Amino acid sequence: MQHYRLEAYSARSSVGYLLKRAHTLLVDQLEAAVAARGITATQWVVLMYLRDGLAINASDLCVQLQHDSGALTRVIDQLEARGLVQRERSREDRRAVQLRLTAAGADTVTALIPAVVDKLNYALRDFSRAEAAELNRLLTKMIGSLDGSSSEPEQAA
Amino acid sequence: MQHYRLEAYSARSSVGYLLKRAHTLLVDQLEAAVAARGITATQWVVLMYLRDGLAINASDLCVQLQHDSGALTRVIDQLEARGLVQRERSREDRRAVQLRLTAAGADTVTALIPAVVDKLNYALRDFSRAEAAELNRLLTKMIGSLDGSSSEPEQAA
DNA sequence: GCAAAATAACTGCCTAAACAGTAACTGTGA
DNA sequence: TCACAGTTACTGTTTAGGCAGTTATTTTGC
Repeated sequence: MQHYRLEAYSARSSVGYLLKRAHTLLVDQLEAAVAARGITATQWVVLMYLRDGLAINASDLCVQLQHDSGALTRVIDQLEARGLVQRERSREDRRAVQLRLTAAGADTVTALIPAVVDKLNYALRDFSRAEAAELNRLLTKMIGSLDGSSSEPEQAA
Repeated sequence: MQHYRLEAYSARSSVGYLLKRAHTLLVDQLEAAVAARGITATQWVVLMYLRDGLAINASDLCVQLQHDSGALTRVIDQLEARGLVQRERSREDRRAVQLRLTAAGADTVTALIPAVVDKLNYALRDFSRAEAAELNRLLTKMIGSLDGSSSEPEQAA
């Protein structure tokens, strides 16, 4: 299905711009919510993943958040320096470093969740349940089309 | 309408992550398309806006692309250095600098459009016309909810 | 008509992510 | 068993955007 045409193509209101704008506005909301405890949106996401057991390693976080490994090391450095996260060398695999929330880290997450949930709901306040679900579905679909696409569009017919 | 709940909130598959992922994957596609002429995705967008007359100034571009003014100056520096764009002080308003595509700039745009259109269509290849329109609508709606929202959710009830 | 505010473009600085390595350790195949 | 590829975490460097401040010019208000 051809959505864009050669002759009519214009940069105006491309889906790329919309994605960027929506993302930055949403991140701004998140930043505002977590600024109360002096942490950033990136740090927040890492704390949440650790709290929910979605990741226990830096490499877990890299894969799941699609975040640069080097950058992540420094995010964890900051969280450790602030006493929110603890590093411990793994016994089974001595390359790996296990990450755990400290009591202060868990406390920070608990304290901030209401504000975060508030902001997220605010962003979607005019969305019906169906619309929110549809947005999720369409974004997921697009990601699926592009992610690790083994069949790169060498000549996307 | 409450989409996220306090008790059930988890970082997993939040709309924020989906937006980020979709955006970066799409930008990667665009980068791949324009790399043939050695330009970046950001430079491409600027060239397109100039070609289509959507902007004639740096300040136009700032507003429309929501891009930092300082960063934009440097993007234009690069394009000028490569002979793709020309700067000329405006006569009516001597603060402003008019931007114009050079012949080489117009040529570059023309040469790259097929590849760009190809990649965009590739990203949406599994989308029906209705789905693509709906994605646009929902993103626009969300942006509208957050953009310059005078009524910041101090206490987003 | 003139001081003050606003605007356009730019510069320098800071931060954070991407990128390109490196060192330590583990798994694998001959 | 032992070279070698792969993995984990990390460091140094580059890059690009965000922010603050500057200069030149225009607009506004009294």
